Amino acid sequence: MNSDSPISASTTNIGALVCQLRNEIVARFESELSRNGFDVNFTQYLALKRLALQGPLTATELSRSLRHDAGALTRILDRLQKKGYLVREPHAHDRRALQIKLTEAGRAAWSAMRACGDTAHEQIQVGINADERAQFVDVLGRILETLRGSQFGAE
Amino acid sequence: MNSDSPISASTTNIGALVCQLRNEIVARFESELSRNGFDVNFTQYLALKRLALQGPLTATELSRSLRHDAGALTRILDRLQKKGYLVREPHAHDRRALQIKLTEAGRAAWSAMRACGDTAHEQIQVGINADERAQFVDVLGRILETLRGSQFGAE
DNA sequence: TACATTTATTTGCCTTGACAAGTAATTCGT
DNA sequence: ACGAATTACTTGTCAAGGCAAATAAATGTA
Repeated sequence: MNSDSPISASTTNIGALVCQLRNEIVARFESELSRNGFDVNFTQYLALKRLALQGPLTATELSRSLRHDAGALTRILDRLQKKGYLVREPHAHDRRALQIKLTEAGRAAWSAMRACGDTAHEQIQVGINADERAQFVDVLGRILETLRGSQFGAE
Repeated sequence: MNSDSPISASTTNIGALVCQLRNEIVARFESELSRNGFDVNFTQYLALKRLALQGPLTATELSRSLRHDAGALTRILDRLQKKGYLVREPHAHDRRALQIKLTEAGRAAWSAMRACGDTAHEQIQVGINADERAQFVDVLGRILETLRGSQFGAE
């Protein structure tokens, strides 16, 4: 059950590698954030980033954009709101929905976190050059597309 | 701090992409496994795989090999043992340690799961060719190495 | 308009993994 | 040989995400 199958899942398991890479990357971001005094995890960082870059969003828009469970997102917003980074405002045209907006404090925090994120992002790419990075991201994106049978959100 | 830096975290966040890819891959493996009647998650699948390919191991060896928390591994082994896939035997030379061995049932289950895994693994690579795959895995591995400052385990 | 269906958000429950503490056994240093 | 330090495994606790149910409001339909 082993000798003659050259390329099988047992050769190089992309799944396992990607899981490990994900853990390392998240750890790197979070250590960089915490090293700079921010008590936010990677997901919260991504949420702040989206809000900073894409302006006020509803919870559903944010949840879809991050591809993150809506229920889980509620609690993330709770945390960030308690820190004073954002507010939930009623939506102008839909009383079910919320407008989630960064506060001034949130915007200020984000611009500091952004530096952390950029640092972490650079650390990740230390060992590869620009071409490799581009190729990597390209293939990664295409695998994602394939697995979804569709595109993957902006950015 | 923005206009002329072509590569910033806001351009293409590798971290977010890798997280999403990981989620999709795990989902694909697990759906393939469950579609074939196996009630095991991706981590359990990986544990069985290691045991199948690398023979009896101690819990610590397995935990290090999978880079998975030892405490969490205990419960994974509980599950797999309850299913009858493996047994914990006392270690011949170290009374603290265990020899974790697949049972016949475990070996049989693995050989069926292996097919699921290979299917999932192929689905992942539908959109890319062999060169791209090799490059991807290579870069992925090097990023991992960099982030660890060391190598990553066998396989 | 009245009712069924969809959508937005929240909450509860469950599983998983990370981390820390606890127990038992081995190894190291003297 | 003996105590200290390390190692192997287990257990408890906690944070996080996935999923389902609940609520409220909007939309579609008769």
